[in-house]
Amino acid sequence: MTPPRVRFAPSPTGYLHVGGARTALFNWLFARLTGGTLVLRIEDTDRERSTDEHTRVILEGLTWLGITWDEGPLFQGEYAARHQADAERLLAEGKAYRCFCTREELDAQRAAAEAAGAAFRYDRRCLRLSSTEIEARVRAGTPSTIRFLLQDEEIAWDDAVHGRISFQGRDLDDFVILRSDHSAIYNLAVVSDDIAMDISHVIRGDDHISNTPKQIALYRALGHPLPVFAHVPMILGADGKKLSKRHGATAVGDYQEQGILPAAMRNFLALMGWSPGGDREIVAEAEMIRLFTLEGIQKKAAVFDTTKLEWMNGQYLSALPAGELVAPVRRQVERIGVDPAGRDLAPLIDAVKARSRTIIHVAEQVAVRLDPARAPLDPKGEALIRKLGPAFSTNLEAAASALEQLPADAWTADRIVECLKGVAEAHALKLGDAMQPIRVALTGSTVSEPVNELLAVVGRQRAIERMRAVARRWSGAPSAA
RNA sequence: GGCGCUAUCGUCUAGGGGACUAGGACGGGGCCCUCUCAAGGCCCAAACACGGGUUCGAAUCCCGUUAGCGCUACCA
Repeated sequence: MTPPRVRFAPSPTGYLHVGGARTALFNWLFARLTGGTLVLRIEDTDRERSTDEHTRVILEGLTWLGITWDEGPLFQGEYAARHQADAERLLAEGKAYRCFCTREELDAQRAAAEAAGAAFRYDRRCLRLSSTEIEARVRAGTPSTIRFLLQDEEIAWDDAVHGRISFQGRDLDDFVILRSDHSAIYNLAVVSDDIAMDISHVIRGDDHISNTPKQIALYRALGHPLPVFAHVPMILGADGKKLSKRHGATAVGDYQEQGILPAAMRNFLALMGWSPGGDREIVAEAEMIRLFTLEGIQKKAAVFDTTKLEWMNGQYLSALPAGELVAPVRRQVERIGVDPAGRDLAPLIDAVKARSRTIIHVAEQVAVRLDPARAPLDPKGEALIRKLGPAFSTNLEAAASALEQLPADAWTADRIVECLKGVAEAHALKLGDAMQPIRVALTGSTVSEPVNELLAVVGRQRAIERMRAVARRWSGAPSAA
């Protein structure tokens, strides 16, 4: 058995959509599982809307996700001559015919059919033209398209995910395959390319199911055996509608920007419409490839749930060694406007990553630990200051004085917690009343990693100075009571 | 309207005639842990769209209904 050849064929008319990315992922998984070849083909035949910028972003998105292709990128626009030749061959063999109807005439026919409550189907008026008439019009330079002559027969296939799907030729239209400017229409271009590129498995979104009978008719007319078709379900927004801009972030790049890890995104996408079986959730790349089957793909559309994506990202974040996060976190920290100078960010990342769901979130916390003065006081922090009243400052001052007794070489989480417990005991304070003011002083919030770790990571001098400054700031503050 | 696809907790899903008192995960609620918040552990609430068949037995097979979605271009 020769290894399969699959393709991912985005059109560069927009960014890499999560649905497209998922389709690419399934093609990739299948190719890697079977030792097959993944061809990347950019379908740029819509000159109006295709841009190089979109192509670049799509390639970048795939690369970011770790989806590698074996051939390409190939550009469909470069095969215009073959498309045209295929259309003309069909025309010569009587499997297609010239149509001189203008857009306006067609629109009028469509409107009339709709008014009559009937389904519009092209009435083949141009099929009845005599050959002399056709020649005359062609000679006169009258623009024409080429329409495929659809046979009234059953068109069915065994879809790898849906099972048998069947259409009747009479329900389909004699569709245009070549425009009047001699460029190919999607269905022809796809079939012509898939044949030329020897594609064995067509794995694509199930919004293409209704194109498939037309394409099968083309395969038959061109005398080529059919590939295996696998139509994967769509990805919907939270409202059950096709995912679109108004649902917020739909481009892969959006998630990259929001601080989602590529491995998490890939894992999450794989689980949209496919299941490795059993209770698996976090699935490593190798495992994913090993377990992948087309039959394991769901028939039902899936709703894109960013909450679960973030949870999954948190899982990957916790599991990833801090060292691997240093570079992306540093970039974000700088973007926030904090200079990490010569600091090793790894320990700071380690302190906060278990509590984070995105890289952005990690970076925000790291930035505050680098420069506590920049932490805004949040409502919880304010509430604590009010609740403790004057004790907020006195407890903070007491802790600062005790911590100051710790020599620089003893500034470790273990020694710090020991010291702080001593402070609480000496002043008869609840541990929380000793700890929380420190947390608020250094982060502006009552939420963070354990206070001793926080202090260790902020650094002795910086921490003590900040604690003193905050203590002074609130020393005269009246309590809410 | 026509054609097609689909239907298990709010969401992602397991299941493929008896193992189902329908399992897991996210999210929600509670408890434990604890200096806070996460993480982690334990527990709770939460679904087979509806109606007919087939069968000793149906979430699972068949038919219908309903609903949702897709396509219905000289877009892809």
